[in-house]
Amino acid sequence: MSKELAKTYNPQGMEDRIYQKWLDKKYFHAKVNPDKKPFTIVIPPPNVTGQLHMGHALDETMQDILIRFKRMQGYEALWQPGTDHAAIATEVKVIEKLKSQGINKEDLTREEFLKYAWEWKEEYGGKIVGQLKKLGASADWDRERFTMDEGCSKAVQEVFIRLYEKGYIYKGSRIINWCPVCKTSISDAEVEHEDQDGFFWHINYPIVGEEGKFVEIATTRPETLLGDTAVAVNPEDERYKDLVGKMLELPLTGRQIPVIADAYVDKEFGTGCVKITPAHDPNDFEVGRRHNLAEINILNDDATINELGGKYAGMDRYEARKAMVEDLKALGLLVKVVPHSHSVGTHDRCHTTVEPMIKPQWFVSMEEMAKPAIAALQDHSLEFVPDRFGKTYLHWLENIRDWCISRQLWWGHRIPAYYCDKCGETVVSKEFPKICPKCGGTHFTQDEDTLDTWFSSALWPFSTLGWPEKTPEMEYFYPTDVLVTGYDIIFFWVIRMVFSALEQTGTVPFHHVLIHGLVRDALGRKMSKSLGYGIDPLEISDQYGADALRLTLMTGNAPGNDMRFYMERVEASRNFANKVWNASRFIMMNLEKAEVPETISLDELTGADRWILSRVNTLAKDVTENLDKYELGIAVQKVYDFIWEEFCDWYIEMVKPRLYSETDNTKAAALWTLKTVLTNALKLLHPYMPFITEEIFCTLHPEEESIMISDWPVFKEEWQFAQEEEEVETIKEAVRQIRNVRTGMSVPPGRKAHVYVVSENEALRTIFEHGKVYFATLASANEVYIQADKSGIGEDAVSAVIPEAVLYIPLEELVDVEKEIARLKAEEKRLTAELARSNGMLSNEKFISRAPQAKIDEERAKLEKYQQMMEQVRVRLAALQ
RNA sequence: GGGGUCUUAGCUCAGCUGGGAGAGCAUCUGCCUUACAAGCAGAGGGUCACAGGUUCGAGCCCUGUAGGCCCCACCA
Repeated sequence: MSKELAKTYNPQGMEDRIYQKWLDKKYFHAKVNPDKKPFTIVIPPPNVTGQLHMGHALDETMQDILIRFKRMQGYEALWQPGTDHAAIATEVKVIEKLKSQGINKEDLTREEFLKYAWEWKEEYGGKIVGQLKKLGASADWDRERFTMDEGCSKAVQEVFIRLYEKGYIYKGSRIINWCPVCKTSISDAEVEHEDQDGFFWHINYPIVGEEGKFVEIATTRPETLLGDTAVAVNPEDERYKDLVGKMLELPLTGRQIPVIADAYVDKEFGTGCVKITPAHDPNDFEVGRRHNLAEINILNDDATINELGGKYAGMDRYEARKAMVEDLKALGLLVKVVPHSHSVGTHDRCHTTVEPMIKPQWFVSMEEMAKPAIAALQDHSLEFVPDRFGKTYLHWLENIRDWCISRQLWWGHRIPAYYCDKCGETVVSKEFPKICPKCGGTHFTQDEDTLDTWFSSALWPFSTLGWPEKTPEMEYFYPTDVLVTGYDIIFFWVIRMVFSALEQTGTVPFHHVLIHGLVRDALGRKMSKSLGYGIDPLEISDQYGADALRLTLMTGNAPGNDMRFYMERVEASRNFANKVWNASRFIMMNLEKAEVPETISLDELTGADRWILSRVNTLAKDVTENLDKYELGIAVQKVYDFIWEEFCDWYIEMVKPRLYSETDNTKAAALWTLKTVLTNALKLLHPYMPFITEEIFCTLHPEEESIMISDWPVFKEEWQFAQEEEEVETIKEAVRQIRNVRTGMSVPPGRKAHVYVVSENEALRTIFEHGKVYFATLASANEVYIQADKSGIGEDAVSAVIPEAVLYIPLEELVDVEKEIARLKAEEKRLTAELARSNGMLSNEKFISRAPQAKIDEERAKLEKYQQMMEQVRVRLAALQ
């Protein structure tokens, strides 16, 4: 053995070293390789503004596990990485940074600003990538992409033009959500609804020509009164039938507005009269269009009242509200103010209350494109894991509205639309147009707006592979296999990728969507840096190792569910890493002392060897099945339990006497088994804990280059030993019983004792004969006698009954007869209950007639077992009393 | 208003297609046994929210109730 493991597990230093080796060896690089089947994942591109948080760490770990698993299985596994330009988020950050340097965006030209933005991207964009690497991400960094790089920009342009030419993209003046702080339109998906306590202001609008008569309306936003162009009532509303068609005097404005009838109005709600402000409310907008009402915009882009607001012009919307309420009160038109809780739309980025406004914007018409996306889920070419998220997806698509894609930002893909300076004709094209097809004009101005950041990320699964070019990568790696992401961006991203891919490439972009939940803090709060309770994954990684962090994120959590992250869990994971480390160290120490055969005949293995080999064989099968079903948490739990309990606590302990013996002729078999089982277990663990498994594997196998390119363990028929599994279970149960009895009698561990195993069954005696060696180390036995009857055993021996035998441990002076009787009585009670249950089931005619035969047989076997045990317990009791 | 989800040991959570309730942490007892005290051995602790139903059999399937969380939604 050329190398040795360090005395203690210390991830610091080790992980960086190993990662660098992987990079140098280009293991992460995937090539088009017709000899292999491809397996592809595209990373949800983190924002260039981003700092890695626990959510990324979870997302990244899950993808890395799947990629490493498939790579070991022999797939050409591509994990396509990259980053997102994150239009608004980045622009806001750049503006902030400039402000701190005393520079205002308003004072810059577009080109100047973009220069700063790109500088920002260069400076911070690589940061998050570096952080992903720290966690072990085996992404193909040679293929790293950026949503605004040349290729992705080309794809964006291509899609825009195609959709425009197809009539799916249009420009129109419609009501959109406006953020007065970011000063841009945002899509419906970006609006977060918050319930806020507000008021209902009841206001009287005087009826023209009817002195002293009013129409009472109720509003939550009195300032919008300035833009009212009608009051609506329900056409069926008897109360107001006569009002329809009359004119009202709009207070504070001197304007007159009509009373109209529209079915939109709910008779039961409020006063049954609704003020209609088409320019500042989506519903009113619709009503207004139906009735040809004027649309009066009363707001500036920063949500101050504009020049149409008369004396209120220049006031902030809330200031104006206050002033107007005062004025209405003074005029005696304010009827009452009623507290009212209602939902307010806010911008998800800055939480400013959005203002509905009419603006010329670009939209994607969704109706037609939603259809194939819905069909894809229904025909299972697209599946969510867990599948309940498919419902969320469907519901959104079935109620989809047109997508506002233009943003009044500079950072992003500029809309490829040009307007003729002479006639205003719109030309959408890749290049700056030369001649206006309508008037022959030669001067054009490009649209000032950029595209929603999600417009480009919607193309990510194929734009990163070279689309629209027919690249070999597109041919080979596309469509991708699985997308891993949080449930919070199904609407923003997943859905838009699906319909974009179906429209542009004719296929789903991925077959499965693996959804995970949010990582919360120990108290269940959303981790938030601004609120001071975020935990930095990198700090955890530095302190405990990326392996421990990754394991923590993958255990005790079901797909799609939120999880809590706290330090005790990380420590438990780190402890497991330490366990793996030390077990490996122990095994290698022993391997060093003796010659280990490369291969061995299975005939040379002892029962224990066969048992653990069989167990790791089954484990490989189970884990593979779980991983194939994306049950990542269940899979790793099995590996964890196997390594710690079966392998370390049982097998290694069982094998020690053979290792320490100079003469044992099964020593080579033991060493071979230790090495083989450890190797397989390490491989199964590798996707989860890549660093520690690599370090141990390479030390254990100096001839191998890396565990990450080794073969994934597959189930082998010849490694299946059902008989030995059963036998070892019997031995384990006997050992547990002896330990239990000894503890119950407070026997110090140093005190060795004889053990008598009594069974009339010869076959069983043979099993114990084989297993007797383990009683010494595992159960503090010095002599073990296997016999058919009780001869030679004194009545002062403590006993324990297991299904296969009765165990006697003579403890002479330590035996407390009272205690012993109490123990046996407890056992008798337990068995009585078991017998009742078993008898109950078997005497149930319906059970016998309807349950599967296997179940019935199983139950009969149990009954028999309990009966035998009960008999033995009673014999013991009778002897003692 | 619609939909989803949760309620399992003191805490945080697993429990895959229905077939005798699990883990980690915490608690108690005993051990520094030459891989590991970041460890070993043992123990205690649950009417699986409640009420019905389906079934030979329900933590798991169905219905309802209570409470928590989340998402969607144009009721001014």
